[in-house]
Amino acid sequence: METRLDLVFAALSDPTRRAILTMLLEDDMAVTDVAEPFEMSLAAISKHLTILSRAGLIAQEKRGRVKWCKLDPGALREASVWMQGFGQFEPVNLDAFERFLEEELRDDSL
Amino acid sequence: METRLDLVFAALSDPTRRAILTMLLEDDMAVTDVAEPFEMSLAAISKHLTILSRAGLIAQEKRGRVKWCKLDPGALREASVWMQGFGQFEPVNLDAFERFLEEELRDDSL
DNA sequence: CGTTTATTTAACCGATTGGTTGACGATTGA
DNA sequence: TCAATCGTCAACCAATCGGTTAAATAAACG
Repeated sequence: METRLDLVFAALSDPTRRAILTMLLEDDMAVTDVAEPFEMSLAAISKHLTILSRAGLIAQEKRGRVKWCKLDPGALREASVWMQGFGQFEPVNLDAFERFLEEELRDDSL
Repeated sequence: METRLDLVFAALSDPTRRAILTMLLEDDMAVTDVAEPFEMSLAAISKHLTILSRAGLIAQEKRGRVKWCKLDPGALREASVWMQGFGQFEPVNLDAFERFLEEELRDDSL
């Protein structure tokens, strides 16, 4: 069973996809415009966008023949919350912390 | 060129490796003990540990014939910082966590 | 010493990844 | 209407991934 977290971290592990997210931070963009600065085919970028979309990191909306991509930081926040468990919390109360995270994430996803 | 961030996110994208990190949050562990709860070979776990180690998420130290694994949250923090750029995520709310703990304790005592 | 324990390495496997090209459907504009 | 534009899909490819088993190395035990 592939969890949301799997998809998010896998999506983030590719530098092209991280670059796309950074671009979208400035503004929503059409697929063709997202592809422009990269030295790879439009089809490849289209695949990257699908991966970002399935991970919940972006949302895509088609208007006319143009598909607009916008950042959707919900899933990213989810991953961020998971990661902050390390570094901030020392050995104590790990089980409790995990339960706490689950509750937080459940609330966010609604 | 594979950056540190690539390695960290790729490492985190596997649920087995995230589970290992969670275990190491509680305590340092030998490779064999890390492998124990998983339904896969020791060799497979050894590979996962190598990936975590290359990503800088754990450190391994050999004492005698035993190799100890400990969490090394440096790289994780690095990735966490990268993610903060997207959306102004409040860091995990420690106060909320403490309230959660209190509630749990109250429930247990009933 | 020989044996058991701890861990890695090597060879292998099928599935997935990140890219390509070319064809395709849908929308727009002259 | 017809050509250009936007984007996806299908087929293909080499490389990597996550797992296996078996053998190899190294240290500790009796």
